[in-house]
Amino acid sequence: MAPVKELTVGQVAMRSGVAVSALHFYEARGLIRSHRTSGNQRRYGRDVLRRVAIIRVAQEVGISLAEIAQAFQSLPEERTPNREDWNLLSTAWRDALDHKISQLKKLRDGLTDCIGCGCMSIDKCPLRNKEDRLAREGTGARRLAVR
Amino acid sequence: MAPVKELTVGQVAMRSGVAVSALHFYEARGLIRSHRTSGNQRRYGRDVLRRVAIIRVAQEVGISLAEIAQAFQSLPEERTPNREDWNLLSTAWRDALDHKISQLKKLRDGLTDCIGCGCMSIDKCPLRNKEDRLAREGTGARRLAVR
DNA sequence: CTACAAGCTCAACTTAACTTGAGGTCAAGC
DNA sequence: GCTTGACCTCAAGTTAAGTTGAGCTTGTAG
Repeated sequence: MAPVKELTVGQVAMRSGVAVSALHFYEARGLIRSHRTSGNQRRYGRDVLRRVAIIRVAQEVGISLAEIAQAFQSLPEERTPNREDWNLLSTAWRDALDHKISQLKKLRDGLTDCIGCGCMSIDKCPLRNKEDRLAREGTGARRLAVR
Repeated sequence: MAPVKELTVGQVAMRSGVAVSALHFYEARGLIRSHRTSGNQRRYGRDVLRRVAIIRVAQEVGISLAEIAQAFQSLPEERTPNREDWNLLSTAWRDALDHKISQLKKLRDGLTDCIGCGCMSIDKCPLRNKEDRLAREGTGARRLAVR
C-alpha cells in the first residue's frame, strides 16, 4: 500500500494554523505524537491535524490542555484513531460539554431572562443558583471545568 | 427609603464563593467597584454579586477577564444596573456566545458525526473548515474569543 | 477599653500556555 | 560543495489570573 505522506512540523503548523513552537509544546505535553527521521526531525501522521483542530476548538471553550491530554489518552498510541476511538472520546466529554453549553446559554439567555431578580437576593438569582447546584456535585467523576 | 445594606469584602467572598484576594484583583482590573468607609474598608452594593456570578460563569466557558471587563463597561458606574443595562450587555455578547455554543456543539456532536473524514484530508474535515471560516471573519467587530 | 478577627497595601510567588533566543544540525537547490 | 531555510534542544521570558505573606489598621464583642 502506498504509504500516506507524512508531514513535517512546518507543514502541520501551516495547515493547522498553530506555531511550530506550540506543536513542540503539545508534544511535550503528550497531546500529539511524532516519530523522527534519521536526522532527528519530526514527522507526523495525518491524524495529528484532527488532534490539533480539536485542541484549538476545545481550548476556545475553556478546556485546559491537561483535560484535553487526559481525554486523548483514550486514543490508541500505535495506530491512526478510527471512528470508534473518536467516538469514545466524544462520549467521555459529552457530560462536561453539555454542562458548558448550558452555562453559555445561561449567560446568553440568563442575562436577558434573569433580570427580574436584580440580584437583591443572591439566593433567588438563577445564574447563581445553578452554579451552586453544580458546584455541589463535586468530588465525583471529576468534571471537565476545573479552572 | 431604607438604604439597602452594603456588603463587606468578606461577605461578598462568602456569598459569591470567590476568595477575598480575587475580589481585590477584580476591583484592580475594573470588573467590580466599591466605595470605602472612613476607615478605608471596602463596601459593596448588592449588584456586585451578580457581577461576580457573571464573571465566574463567563470564565468557565473561556471568556477572559479583559473581555468581561470590556463588556461591563456598558454598565452604568454610578447607579445599580437595571434590566435595560444588563440587557445591553447580553446583546453585546450574544454573537460571541452563539459562536462559542456552536463550537461546543461541534466538539460534542462533531466528534461523533464528523468521523467519516478520518482527517485524511484536512480540507474535508468539518471541524477544521468551520474553524477556518470563522477565522476568516476576523478584522471585524473583534470577536470575543481572542485567545 | 481592649483583644482579635477581619481589612488594607504591596511585593513576590505560582500555574498554564506559549514564545523567544542562542547555538548548532539537516537537506535541497545552484 | 556550499549556502540557506527548515529543524533541533534547552533555557529563559511573557501574560493571565490569582494566591500568599508581611506588616500595619479597623471595628466589634465581651
